Amino acid sequence: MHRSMNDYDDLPDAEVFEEFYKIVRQIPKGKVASYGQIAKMANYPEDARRVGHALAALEDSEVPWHRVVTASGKIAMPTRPHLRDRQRDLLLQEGVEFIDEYQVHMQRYDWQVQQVQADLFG
DNA sequence: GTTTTGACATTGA
DNA sequence: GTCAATGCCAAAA
Repeated sequence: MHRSMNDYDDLPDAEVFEEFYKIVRQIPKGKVASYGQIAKMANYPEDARRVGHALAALEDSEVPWHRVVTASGKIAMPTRPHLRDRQRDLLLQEGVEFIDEYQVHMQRYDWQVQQVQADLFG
């Protein structure tokens, strides 16, 4: 598959990253997904960590990286308080409630759950 | 080249 | 609920 010109063109991993981005872009505003969910949907079920790496590689992008949190609903980023706070602000701005300073209410805002409910009741 | 670190998840205690 | 061990793999050191 041919891709637009960038430094990652020759790396097969770049395609995986793109798959991740493609999925993340589909998370609706006001919803969240976990790294593991993204990995599974991209057919790399054991590769949650790579999703984190893919998002970390983003610079200025339209990819809504802030809608991705850990499986327990926590904001990750241990060593980047600035980004961590920005992610929290962006989520709050979208109406996502937090049950703790850095933990969202997953049960309520989980994208997958929303999709299932849409299938059932939508 | 190898080792360590890291925006994670799962399992078992 | 927490914690540690383990697996995964890319980037940095």
